[in-house]
Amino acid sequence: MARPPRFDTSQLLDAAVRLAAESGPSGVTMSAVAAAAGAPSGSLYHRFAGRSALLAEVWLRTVEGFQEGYFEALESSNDPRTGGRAAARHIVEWSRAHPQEAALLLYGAHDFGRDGWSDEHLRRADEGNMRVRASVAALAGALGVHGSQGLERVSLAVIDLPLSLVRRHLRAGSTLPAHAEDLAEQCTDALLAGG
Amino acid sequence: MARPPRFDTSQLLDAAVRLAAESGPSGVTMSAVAAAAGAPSGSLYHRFAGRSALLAEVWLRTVEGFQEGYFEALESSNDPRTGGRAAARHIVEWSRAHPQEAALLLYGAHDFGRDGWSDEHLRRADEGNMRVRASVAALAGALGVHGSQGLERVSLAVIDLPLSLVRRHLRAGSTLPAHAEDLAEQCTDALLAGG
DNA sequence: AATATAGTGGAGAGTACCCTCTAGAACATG
DNA sequence: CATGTTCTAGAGGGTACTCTCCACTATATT
Repeated sequence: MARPPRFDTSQLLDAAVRLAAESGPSGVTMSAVAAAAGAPSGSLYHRFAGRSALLAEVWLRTVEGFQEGYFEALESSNDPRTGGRAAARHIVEWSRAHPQEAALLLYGAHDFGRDGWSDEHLRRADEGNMRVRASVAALAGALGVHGSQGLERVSLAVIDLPLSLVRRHLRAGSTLPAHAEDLAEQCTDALLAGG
Repeated sequence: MARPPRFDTSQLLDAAVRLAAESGPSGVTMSAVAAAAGAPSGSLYHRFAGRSALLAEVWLRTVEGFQEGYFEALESSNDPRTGGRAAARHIVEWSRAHPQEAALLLYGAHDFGRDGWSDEHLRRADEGNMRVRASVAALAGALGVHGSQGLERVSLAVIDLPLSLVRRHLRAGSTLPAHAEDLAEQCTDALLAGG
């Protein structure tokens, strides 16, 4: 009952990811995305309410795509130390497999215009954040770590530290070295050990 | 022999820092800086060759201001472990004292338009980077750590990990908790220990 | 006082971008 | 084939920003 789309949503978001990885969120302009996808601007506005909506979708699709495997890794084992190591490894492996989307992940929701997002987009973002917090808190509990300082240390170990490793290389413009997964795992383990 | 300036360079850069901390590098427009400083746009272009030059100066002044005390901390002791801990602590202390400039530091030179910088600005950036690399390499040597993986682990310990701790809080919009310095020091030490 | 110098103040051209709007194309269904 | 629906296609208005340019101002030196 309708004309088939020539440019579907994911195709346009792919173009946006490429631009964001190259020039940051500010490089994701409506005209740049349209040009990169070979689509007219009208088609863009047919899919997305506006630039804020496009930025929100790019960000959320990327974050949710990352989190999918991340939770699995984090909860893959009964031993919390093993789960933590797997989570660290997953961050590096995922970044290696998706370098452009990893470049996005190094920014924050704020850089993708979070202040102008719709309620629905904000809800999706919150949902992911809550799930991360809950998952990390469970890990901390299993490790016997308590208090806000302990929780923070676990967060650093299984989230921020591996991300820093990725950031270090992506910022330098180079690809991740072969030993990156091992290094991330070791460093995370060192932080989880001396709780 | 000349009219005294009403708006000097550092005053304009201060305004730029405020804007960058609030809205990221893209918020640092010439008109926004002019408005924030209460200056006409002509005065801005009298000091800076253009927007790229302004962004470069903001970035470099901030990074150089941070590095000043950082090297001192890193090389403050003959014991490398102690020096590493002092460096971690310095990152957190400096960020607490200069939250807006710390927010800048969480971006990269690329986000401040590095691709369009003048040769002189690029040279200044390189000089800082080289000095950091040399200083961290010296620390790694004193620790008896060798190889690129070892060097990377030390870099993570004394640079990226403390910065991640700061990022975690600034991204959330909150200020650094009281125990942040201690936590950074402990985490850095844990990483330096199991070399 | 005269002059040179460094700076202010702001108008305005040029450009890039966001978004709207209309015309029509492609397809499914009756 | 006729009709309804989704989508393409792109022109164009409005806006924000960068940068240029020139008249004017305040000070130091002679």
